[in-house]
Amino acid sequence: MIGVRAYGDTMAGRRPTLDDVARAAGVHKATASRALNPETRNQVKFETAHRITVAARRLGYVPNTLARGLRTSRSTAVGVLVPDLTNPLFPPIVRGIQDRLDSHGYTALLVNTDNDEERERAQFAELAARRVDGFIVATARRDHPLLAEAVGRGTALVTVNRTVELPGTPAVVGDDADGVAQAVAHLRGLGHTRIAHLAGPQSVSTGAVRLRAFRQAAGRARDAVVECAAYTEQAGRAGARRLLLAHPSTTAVLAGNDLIALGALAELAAQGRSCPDDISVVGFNDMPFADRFRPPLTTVRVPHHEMGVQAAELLLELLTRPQPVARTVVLPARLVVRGSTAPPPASR
Amino acid sequence: MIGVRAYGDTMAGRRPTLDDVARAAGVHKATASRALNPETRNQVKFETAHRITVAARRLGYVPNTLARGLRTSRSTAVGVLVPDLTNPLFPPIVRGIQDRLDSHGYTALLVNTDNDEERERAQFAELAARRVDGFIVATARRDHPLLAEAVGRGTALVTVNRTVELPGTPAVVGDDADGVAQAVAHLRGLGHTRIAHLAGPQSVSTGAVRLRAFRQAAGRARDAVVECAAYTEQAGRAGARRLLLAHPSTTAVLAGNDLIALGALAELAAQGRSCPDDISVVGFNDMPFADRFRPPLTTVRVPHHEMGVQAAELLLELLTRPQPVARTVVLPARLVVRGSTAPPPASR
DNA sequence: CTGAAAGCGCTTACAG
DNA sequence: CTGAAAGCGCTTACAG
Repeated sequence: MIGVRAYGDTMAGRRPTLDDVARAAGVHKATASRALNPETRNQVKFETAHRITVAARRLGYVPNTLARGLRTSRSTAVGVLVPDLTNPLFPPIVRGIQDRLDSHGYTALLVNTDNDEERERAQFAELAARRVDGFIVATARRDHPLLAEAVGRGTALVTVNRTVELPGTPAVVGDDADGVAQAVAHLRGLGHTRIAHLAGPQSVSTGAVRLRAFRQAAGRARDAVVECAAYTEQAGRAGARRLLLAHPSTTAVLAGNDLIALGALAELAAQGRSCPDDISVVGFNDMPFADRFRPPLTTVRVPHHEMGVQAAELLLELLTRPQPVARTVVLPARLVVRGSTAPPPASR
Repeated sequence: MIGVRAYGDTMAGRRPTLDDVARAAGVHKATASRALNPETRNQVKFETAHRITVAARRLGYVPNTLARGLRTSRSTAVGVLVPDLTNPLFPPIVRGIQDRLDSHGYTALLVNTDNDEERERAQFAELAARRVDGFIVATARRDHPLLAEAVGRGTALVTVNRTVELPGTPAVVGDDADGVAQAVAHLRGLGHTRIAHLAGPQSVSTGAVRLRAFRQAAGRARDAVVECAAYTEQAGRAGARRLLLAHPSTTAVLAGNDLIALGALAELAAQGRSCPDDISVVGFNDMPFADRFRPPLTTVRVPHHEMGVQAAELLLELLTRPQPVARTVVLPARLVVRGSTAPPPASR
């Protein structure tokens, strides 16, 4: 290609290399390397190291992480797979990941899969080409061939928010079962007896776990359940329509997540039913600004930033510990009661 | 270090290299390189190329982008600086950037600065160490020494959403002035005469441009202005408090952005003033779910995803065109009228 | 404590 | 059309 400008070549000339620094300090580049690396700095005489450091600063030396990675077979980069960054659930998780990774000198390579298996494969291959040291996966389905292959190859991988059904794969999740139990107890406490669940997709662990927990909490009685095709407003609205058709006397809905709840709210409004006067709605996740919605959403809060932090932590362990122990970290969930829940119409 | 596992070393053995592929196909690795690179594939005999491709697939060969980058001095990676990914303004911009970058084989390295100058410098250095080919900057202040230095060094850099006062720095921005004009015209049309502006920080181009446009649109009459310390709910609430103290008869507020508007809404509620009955509020950006707020927010929509796309496009041009032309792309803004604006109390 | 050498996995003039 | 060689910028056993 012609006329291609890379970061390195500026009018000021090329970037200084380790060899430049070494020459400026009158030493061999091997010595300069040792002096500039905190872990080997003690291998060189204090005075020499100092001289090298000064030269490096004076020249504006910036080490080349790519070259180092090539030599050491470690990129200190981590691939992060999310369905879609614009889903408000993910930014806090990603920030948690970045914050922890940063403090260890690692960088996240963030990629959106849009719930598209082919796209996910392409993105995964791209990350592999960039030689990421491991993966943090927020796109896991319960049955996930791509992840199974990767784990089979010995790839370092942890899932976050969701799990994959592969024994020994570390994961960080919220305590969904407990969150669901709190939500159902809250509705029961308000007097609701006809509680329905707008379940998330059952191909995904969160959808399955929350549904199971709902069935358990609701008991045999009247556990109306409709599965939504996706964790989206649109799917939530469609699910709500089906639900209200099949079970018109429902007085409370536990939604698979906040977006589904938002969809349900929209459908209720369209049908002229009031929330919470006619029907109560509970969400899941406590997405940003859920308290500013109309009505303010009662929902189950999961500590998303902390989930990201813990996921990064698990992966870092996998990468640096001799005998890493695969474990699942479960973070507490807490019901946040706001304006979208109230006693059922009959009891008021 | 001991026990460190890199992506490459799995129980299945090390990853195949180009040399492995070449050997499997019975050719020299230079030939394999040419065959596998679309741009040089025509330099090798069709049959040979085919044989090499097959061998590569069979071995599960994944090219090493780091090694290639070291050789070519191009990482095909781009640094992206945002203040904070959890600010709802940024995910759509970042996705736009990623979407465009992806389709050109580039990857975004995303970094949060938290509006902290020192942190920004550290992150910037980290990106430089990873030899990004250029930067897309959403953190620009009007006076921004770090960016000035980088541009001075010849670094490829474009700003998005905001501009830096450095001649010749490409930028993608929304048409803020027009957006403000539309908002003020809307309020005027409703009968408001006492319109105030909760301005964003004046150290940032958007804050300055919107304020200037407000002054121009509002004319000399009663242009009450309070500058908020940041684009946050908290700063918006504090600003609203000061504003209502100094100008209690205000009937409409144009907020510097949606978060400031949200802060103003909170302060109004706390003071027992109703929006829009007592005071109208207009936001800026049309952040996700602004239509679900209480009240649904009248606001100026800026095409954030498209801003990201265009910013990536500009940077790509900078990186691949022989004689790139620095230009500023201005994207249209459009007022979206919802429930937070109404005629002033007197006129009803 | 420091240096000389090899090599990580590629690409690309240069020959043939 | 293909090969042999050099080199991108580092790190790290191995000598001394």
